[in-house]
Amino acid sequence: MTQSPWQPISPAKPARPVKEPLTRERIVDAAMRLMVEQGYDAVSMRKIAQVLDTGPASLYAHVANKSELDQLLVDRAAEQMKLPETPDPERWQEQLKDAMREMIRVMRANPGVARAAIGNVPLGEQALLMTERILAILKAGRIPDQAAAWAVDLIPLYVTAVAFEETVQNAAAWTPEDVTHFTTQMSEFFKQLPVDRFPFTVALAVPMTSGADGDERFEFGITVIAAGLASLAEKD
Amino acid sequence: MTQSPWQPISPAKPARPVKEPLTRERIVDAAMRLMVEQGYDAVSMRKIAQVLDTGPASLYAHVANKSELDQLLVDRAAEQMKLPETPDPERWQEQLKDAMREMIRVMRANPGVARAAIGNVPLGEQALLMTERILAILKAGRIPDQAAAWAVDLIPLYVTAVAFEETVQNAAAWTPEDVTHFTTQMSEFFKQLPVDRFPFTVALAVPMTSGADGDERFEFGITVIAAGLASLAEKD
DNA sequence: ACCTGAACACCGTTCAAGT
DNA sequence: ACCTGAACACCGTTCAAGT
Repeated sequence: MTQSPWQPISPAKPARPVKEPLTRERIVDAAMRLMVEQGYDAVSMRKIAQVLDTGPASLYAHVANKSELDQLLVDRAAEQMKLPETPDPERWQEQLKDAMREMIRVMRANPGVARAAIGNVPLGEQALLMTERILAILKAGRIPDQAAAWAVDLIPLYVTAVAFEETVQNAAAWTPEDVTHFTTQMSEFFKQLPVDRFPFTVALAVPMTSGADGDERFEFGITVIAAGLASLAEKD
Repeated sequence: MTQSPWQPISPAKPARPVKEPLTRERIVDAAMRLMVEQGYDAVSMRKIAQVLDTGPASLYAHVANKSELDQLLVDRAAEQMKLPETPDPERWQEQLKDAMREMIRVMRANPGVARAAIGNVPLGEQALLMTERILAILKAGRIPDQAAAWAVDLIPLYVTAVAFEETVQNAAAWTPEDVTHFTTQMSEFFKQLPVDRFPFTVALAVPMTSGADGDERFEFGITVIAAGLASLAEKD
C-alpha cells in the first residue's frame, strides 16, 4: 500500500498506539495477577509475556531475570502490610504477635509470595518499615541489640515457612473433606505404630494431627517465639 | 549371529548381565549422589536416568513422580541422623537443642535435602524415631501434650527453613570474600537510610548484618525456641 | 512386569536482527 | 532504547510398543 500524499509522514500523535509500552510496572502487575490467581508455578516468563501479548525475550529489557522478578513480587505484596502501631512497653509481646499476624495475613492473601520470599530478604521500602517497627517493638521490650537484630531475621523466616507450607497444601486444592480424611488417616497411622518403640507418638497421635486446618499452629509458633524472646529481655 | 548348538537356550546364570536391573534403591542412590554433588536443581528425572544409563520414562516403573522421589531423598538423609540420648529432665532444653543441631548437621551435609523436605513431612522410620525422641525430651520437660505435639511440627519447620536459606546462598557459590563484601554492603545500605524514618535500622546496622557466616543465627533461633517452649512447661 | 523411544507440553535465557 | 523471532538447552510426564 502506497502512502497518500496528504498523510503526514510521522503524525504528532498516532491515533491509537497498537500496544502500550512494556514497563517494569506492567510486568509486575501481570505477574502478580497470575500468581494470586493461579499460584507460584503459573508465574513463568513465558506466561507473563503471553498475558502482555509479547514474547518472553521482551521482558529482559526491564527485569534482569526471574529471581529479580520474585523480589519485585515480594516487595509488591509487602506494600499491602499495615504497619504496627507505636510500641507500648506494657504489651510489646502482643504487638509483636500482631505484626506477625499481619505478615501472614498478606502472605495468605497472595498465594505464592511465600514461595518467592523464601531465601529472598525483601528490601522494598514497606518491608524495611516493617522491620523498623518490629525493631522498635523489640527494643520497647528491652531485648538486647544483637538479639533484636537476629530476631528480625527469625520472625519473617518463621512466618514465611508457615505460609509456604500452607501454600503447598492449598496448591493441592483440597476440599475440607480431604483435609479431614488426611487428618484421620495420619492419626490412624500414628496409632498403629509399635507402641514399644513409639510410645509418645502413639499416645499423642490425636494432638499431633489436630489444628492442621485452622491457624492454631501459627498462633502456637508466634507464642513460642514471643515468649522465647521475652526470656532474653534485659532485667532491672 | 546364530546360536551355537552347545550354548544352552537360557543359561542358569548369564555370564554378565549387560545392565543391572533398575530398582527404587538404585534410583534413590543416583539421585542422592546428584543432589549432594550438584545441588537440588541438578536432581531431575532426566539426569538421574542418564546416570543410570536409561531414559526418564523407565524411572516411572519404580517411583510415582518427582514428589515421591523427594520424599525418598528426605527419608534417606534422615537415616544419617544420630538419635538423641535418653531424656534427662534436668537438662531437657540442652538435649532439645542438641537434637536440632543434629538435624541441621545432616541437612548441611546433604545440600538439597532441606529444599526437598520443605512442606514434605518425612515419614520414614528414622524420621519418626527422631520425632519420638523429641517428644520424649519435651515430655521430660513437662510440656503439655498439645504444645509438645505442635512443637514437633515447629522444630523441623525452623531447622528446615534455616537450612534451605543456607542452601540458596551456598548455591550461589560465594567465596568468603563475597560474603564479607555483601555483609559490608548491606550494613552500609542500612546505615545510609534516612535516620528519622529508620532510627532502629540505622542504629542496629552492624548487629543486623553479623553472624551471617557462622551458625550463631541458628544457635539464636534454637535458644529462642527452647526458651519459649520452657515457658509453656507445667508448673509444680 | 519392566523397559524403551518418542512425543507432549512446558521451562529460563540468549542473541542477532529489526525499529 | 526497546522489541522481536528463533533458537538453545533444558524440564516432568505419558503412552504405545516392545521384551
